[in-house]
Amino acid sequence: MVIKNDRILDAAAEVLSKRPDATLQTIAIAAGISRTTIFNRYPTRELLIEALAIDALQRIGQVMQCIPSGKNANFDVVIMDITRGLMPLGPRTTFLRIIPGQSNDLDTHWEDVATPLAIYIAQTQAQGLLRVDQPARWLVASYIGLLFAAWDEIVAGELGHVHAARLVVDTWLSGSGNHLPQN
Amino acid sequence: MVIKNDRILDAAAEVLSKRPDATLQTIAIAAGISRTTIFNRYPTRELLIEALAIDALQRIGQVMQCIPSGKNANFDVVIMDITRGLMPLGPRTTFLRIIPGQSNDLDTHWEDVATPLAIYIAQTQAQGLLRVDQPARWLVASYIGLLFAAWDEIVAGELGHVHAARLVVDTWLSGSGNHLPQN
DNA sequence: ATAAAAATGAACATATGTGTTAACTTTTGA
DNA sequence: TCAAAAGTTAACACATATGTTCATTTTTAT
Repeated sequence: MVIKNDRILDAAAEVLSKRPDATLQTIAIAAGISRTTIFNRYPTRELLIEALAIDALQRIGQVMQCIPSGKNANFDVVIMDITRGLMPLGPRTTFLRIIPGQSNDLDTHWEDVATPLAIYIAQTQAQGLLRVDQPARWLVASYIGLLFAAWDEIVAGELGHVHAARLVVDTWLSGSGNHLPQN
Repeated sequence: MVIKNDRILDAAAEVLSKRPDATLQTIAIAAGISRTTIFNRYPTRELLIEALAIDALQRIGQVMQCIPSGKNANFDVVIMDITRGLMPLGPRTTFLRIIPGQSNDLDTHWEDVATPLAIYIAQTQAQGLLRVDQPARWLVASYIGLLFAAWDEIVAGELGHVHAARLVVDTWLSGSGNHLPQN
């Protein structure tokens, strides 16, 4: 499925990431159009945000598609691919974390889109490739938490995508402790 | 320093965590008082939020005080103490992550309060007790990311404080990989 | 008991964002 | 070239949140 480009959504994602309470006027200016033009395509603010959310979740879903269904692939490689794929989506999805949810629909959709990853992680854990002394749900939550942290660091200009992806996967899989043999 | 109790701040923290755009009316009802009473103590919405932020940051600062200045303490124990101390502060600090920042003061203060932890982590890394192939800044960011994840899981009712603190420290130090010898 | 302090409810002004409408201009495509 | 589509400007109405004022009630402390 093709995700179409849309100056309005581009501008909305950018502006709302920084100010979830930004006015449509601000978004319009950022998009280089007039406010009424927004209303032509998105009759209400809520519909604009909904469209924006769908767009963001579609992008995430597209990345998730690189999750293999069989058990033949190397987990480390797959999780790295996913992470690399997700990394550029930070600016596009940040608003999902901070927009005041009028409906809980956004949460629901987010669960949906994260489900393939949750299943994959649980499967991998069942195979003994991930620690079994933690609930699968936490394995997922901690991964996402690190993902968010990396996105924030990228926005802060402290990390590039490639480096960030490596840090996320490294930390998630091996932690921050120094496990080298101590002399 | 003693952090005084305040029904208004209690209610504001709770309500604003779920809806950063909640009205003062909503907060007043949650506090069991009338809206005008809020204005007696906090003349503007902004001042209320500022007071709330100061309160939250003070609570975090108080937990940070258990960071030792010398190098004699066991790092694993200290980071566990900090994490356990921070865990109950989730509901009190969530709004800091999602409130639209009119001024960047909040960010600044957050940096201030996190600084002791950042210094401590950097020191520990320099001693070789934390991995040296990652920037100290990421060690801090990843810890905080996991902290946020745990807070969210607690709010979701999926974890208790004690368990959550263990998960954060375990994951941050050792990661999610299964490092047991594979048969 | 009583005076001071705090909280309440109601009314009000003000500002601002949303959404609508209509006349006008630009762009696009046949 | 010309007609349709899309975008623009300006003016509206409407709703709602903030902040103020004040008379009244309740609480607190002496």
